[in-house]
Amino acid sequence: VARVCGVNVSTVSRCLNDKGRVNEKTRERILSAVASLNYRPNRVARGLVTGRTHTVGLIVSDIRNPFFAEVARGAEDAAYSAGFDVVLCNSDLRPDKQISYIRSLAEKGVDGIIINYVLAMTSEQEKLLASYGIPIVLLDRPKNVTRLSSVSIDNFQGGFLAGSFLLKLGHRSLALLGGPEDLSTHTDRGRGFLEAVKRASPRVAANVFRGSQSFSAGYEMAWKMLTAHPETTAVFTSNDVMAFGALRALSEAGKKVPGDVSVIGFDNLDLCEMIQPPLTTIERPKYEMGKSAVELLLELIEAGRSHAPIHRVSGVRLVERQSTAAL
Amino acid sequence: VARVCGVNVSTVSRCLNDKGRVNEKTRERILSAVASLNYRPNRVARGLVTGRTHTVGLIVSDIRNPFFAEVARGAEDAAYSAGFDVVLCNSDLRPDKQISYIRSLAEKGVDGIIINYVLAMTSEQEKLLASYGIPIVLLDRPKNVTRLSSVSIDNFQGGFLAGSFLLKLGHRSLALLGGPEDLSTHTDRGRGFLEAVKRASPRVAANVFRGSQSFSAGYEMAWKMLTAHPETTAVFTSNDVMAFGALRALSEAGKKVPGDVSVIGFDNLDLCEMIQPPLTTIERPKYEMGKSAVELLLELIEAGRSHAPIHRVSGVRLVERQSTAAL
DNA sequence: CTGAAAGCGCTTACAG
DNA sequence: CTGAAAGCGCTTACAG
Repeated sequence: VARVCGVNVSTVSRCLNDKGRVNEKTRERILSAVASLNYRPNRVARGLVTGRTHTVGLIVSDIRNPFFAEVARGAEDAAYSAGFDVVLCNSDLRPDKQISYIRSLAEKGVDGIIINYVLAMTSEQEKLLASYGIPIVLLDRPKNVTRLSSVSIDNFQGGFLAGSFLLKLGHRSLALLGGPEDLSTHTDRGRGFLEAVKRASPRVAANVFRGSQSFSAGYEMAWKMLTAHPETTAVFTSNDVMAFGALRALSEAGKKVPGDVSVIGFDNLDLCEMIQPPLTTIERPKYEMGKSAVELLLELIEAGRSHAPIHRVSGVRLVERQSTAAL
Repeated sequence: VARVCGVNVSTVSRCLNDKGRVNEKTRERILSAVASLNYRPNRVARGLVTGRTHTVGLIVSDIRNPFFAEVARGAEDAAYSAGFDVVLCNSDLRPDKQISYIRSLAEKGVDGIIINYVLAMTSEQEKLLASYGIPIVLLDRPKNVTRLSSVSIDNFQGGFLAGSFLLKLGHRSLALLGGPEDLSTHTDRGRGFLEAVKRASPRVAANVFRGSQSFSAGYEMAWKMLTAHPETTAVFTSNDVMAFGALRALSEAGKKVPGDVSVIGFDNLDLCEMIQPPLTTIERPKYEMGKSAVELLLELIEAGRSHAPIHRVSGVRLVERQSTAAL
């Protein structure tokens, strides 16, 4: 390689990595040779000896979910500034794909992994993850996690905020359109909402519906609600996309939003501002979560092997738009 | 490592990679040792000797753009089935970040790169890209590209389809809300639209507005159009997000869609179905483009160094929803 | 300040 | 069918 400029490879290495003293003149000679030869260091060889690849894995359920796109951008930006690359994996939350990705990432020597794991985790599963001996941070802290670090938000608090807000507006006939039972993110939001209702007054009713976390699930649950409880004046959906579905159903049913019924979602996706009416929602800091996840991961990597797990939880806040109104 | 089972590392290597004959018994011995020792091959060492990392880079402008999220998913799925990883990079279309990413990816030995490069490319820039000696496929074929492969769609045809459709509905006062002048994807769509208008009849007017490719640009251009040409009954925006902005402006102006004015977008994002009214648009196969981009890239990698560039262009089609109506 | 040597964990001809 | 050796392109003590 650049030894063609008269010195030993080790000197070149030291020069390029700023390790140890290097004579000014030989340094200049090396640098100019590097430039003229258009030399590109081989990072994989470097990785082999240093044991660091400056790469992290990001395993999400589906990047097409706008929430994860935001997270991914935050993560990638943070990684970029630290000189790290991020390899993107879509697991669809399927355990087999998750394992397969983790295994593959570990074999490729990534320095750490961020994974969106929301199902309750058995200590067995947790042990498996830990056994790879590579730093891991979880996005959204699942139930029962003790030895893995995580970056999450207070879902309960978010649901509570939504419920309190609707109550303050005077609503007394509420509905919760919730996500799947096994996703703690969704159930926590629902619990927070119901807790707000419970604390309010015994005369307040909140009917609960459950479904998947999609647009069509929101649409279908809204129709069920309309037929079972036509008196409902306010609904909370446990994510924005479900709220969009509910908005569609309400519009088809001839209900005005927010005139007849108020709707509040969760996530604060960009689309909330694009839709008609703009959606009131609970904001969770998506970009920051991604950023904070890689920052935490980098700290863990820096700290080396065994480090006590760290749990960071970001705040949520209500963003009021035009889909909600006083009764 | 697994030499603790009595044989030489080279035998283990051959066994695990199915190269050359291996005795049935020693194979079994090795396999069981691998299992019990929970051995994980080190891919970076492997990469160092084989020169293949089974990794591709994907450089997009911004993963938060739902179009690229779809593309990324298609790309990642295709990569996953082929045993490749994809590292995600967000360039914001900034030349410096693009170069920096390409350089970094090249140093890390990725086997190929997919890059979303839509600005017109000078032969100098093209030479620079080619100089990295690593297979590259472009997303959206820029002007003047000759030696780099690409995966794109017929933007002109898409615009033409949109224009023809509005004309067939009887509209005679049209408007084009176009994107930036320097993005060939947008200008081609505009040219196709105007060509359809030109061929129709001399009595048809189409007013042209230009802006960036965002929601707010669509919103602002729509307002300009409303004041300058209130007689307009049909508008084509060169992407969906701009159409969403236009929809908002029209709604604020008290115009009914599609009663007073028809709107047609471009991309067919998922959100088109969520918005009110659901948006008529030109579909481009996003997921398939991502998939096809990595497939093409893998072919290029397989073929080795110098391979004649290949250009694949996917078809577009009109998806009619409720934002358009006959005059 | 700089060389020479060993080694990172694999694969791959080359002999047996 | 299997070993022994060399080498992938770097970094890192270890001597000078």
